[in-house]
Amino acid sequence: MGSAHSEAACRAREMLDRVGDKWSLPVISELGTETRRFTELRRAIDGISHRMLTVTLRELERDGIITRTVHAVMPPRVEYTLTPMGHALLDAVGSLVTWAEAHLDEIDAARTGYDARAEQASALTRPPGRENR
Amino acid sequence: MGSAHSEAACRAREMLDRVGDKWSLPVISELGTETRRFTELRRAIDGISHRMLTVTLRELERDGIITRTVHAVMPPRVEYTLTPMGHALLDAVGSLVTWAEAHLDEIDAARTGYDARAEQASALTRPPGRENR
DNA sequence: CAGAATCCCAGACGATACTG
DNA sequence: CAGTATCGTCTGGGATTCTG
Repeated sequence: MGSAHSEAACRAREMLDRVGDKWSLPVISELGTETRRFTELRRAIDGISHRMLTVTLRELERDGIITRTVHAVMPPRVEYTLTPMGHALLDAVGSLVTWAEAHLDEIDAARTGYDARAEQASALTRPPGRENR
Repeated sequence: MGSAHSEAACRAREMLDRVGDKWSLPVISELGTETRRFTELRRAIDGISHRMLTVTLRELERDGIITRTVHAVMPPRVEYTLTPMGHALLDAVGSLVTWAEAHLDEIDAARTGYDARAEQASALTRPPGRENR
C-alpha cells in the first residue's frame, strides 16, 4: 500500500546512512584492491583518525561488509578484507562515481550561476550605498 | 600514480555528501515521477518538516539537480522539476537500491550474528554472578 | 501557499590518553 | 600494533514563529 516511491527511496536511504558517513567509502574503496592491516588503512586513508578508523571498521564488520581476521602473534596483526557483499556494494557505488565525474562541471556551473543570481537579488533588497569592497 | 583509491572514493564522497543527507533522496525520488508543488512534496514525503523541505530544495536547485518555477499568482504557486542531470542521478542511485534489496537479509543476519557474538564475549569478561534477566 | 529567521539539541567526529 | 575510553566541539536538522 502507500506510495510507490517510498519503497525505493527508503531502501536507498538505509544504505546511504550506512555508507554515507565520512569514512565508510574510503575504507571500502581501499579494501576493494586487497586485504589490508589496520595501520596500512590508517596510512592509506588521508586524514582519518585512529578512533574513526576503528569505529568505521566495527560498523562495516557488523554489517557483514568486511571481515576481520586476528592473527595471534606479537605484535598483534589484524587484517581486514572486503566480503563478496562488500565488493558488490563497491560496484554499486561505482555508478554514483560515474555520474559524479560526468556532471562535475555542470554542477560547478550551476552553483556559480545560482550564487551569482542570489548575490544580485540580495543587492536589490540591500539599502543602496557604497559597496563594501 | 599514487593511490588509485582516492580518485574514485573522493568523487563518490562528494556525491554522498550531496545526496546522502536525510531528505535529498526522497525529494529526488518523488520528483522522478513528475513535477510537484511545495505542499505536494511536503505531503508525499513522510516526516519531512516544512523547514527541511525548503532547505533541501534550495541545495538541490543550487546544484542544478532540480528546477524551481514560480508562477506569479495569488496564492503563490511554485513547481519543482527534476533536471536531466537529476534524472541521471536517480538512475545512478538505482544500483544502490538494487544492492540494498539484494542484501537486506544478509545484512540483518550479519548484524544479529555480530551482536550475539559481542554479547557472549562481554559475558566472559563480565564478573560471574547472577544474570540480570 | 511558500519561505525566511531563530532557537535548540542529539549525535557525529576529532584529540588525547591509556591498555594488552 | 591494534583497540578502548573520555571529553570537547561543531553541525544537521527539528520546532516554532514571522512575512509577502
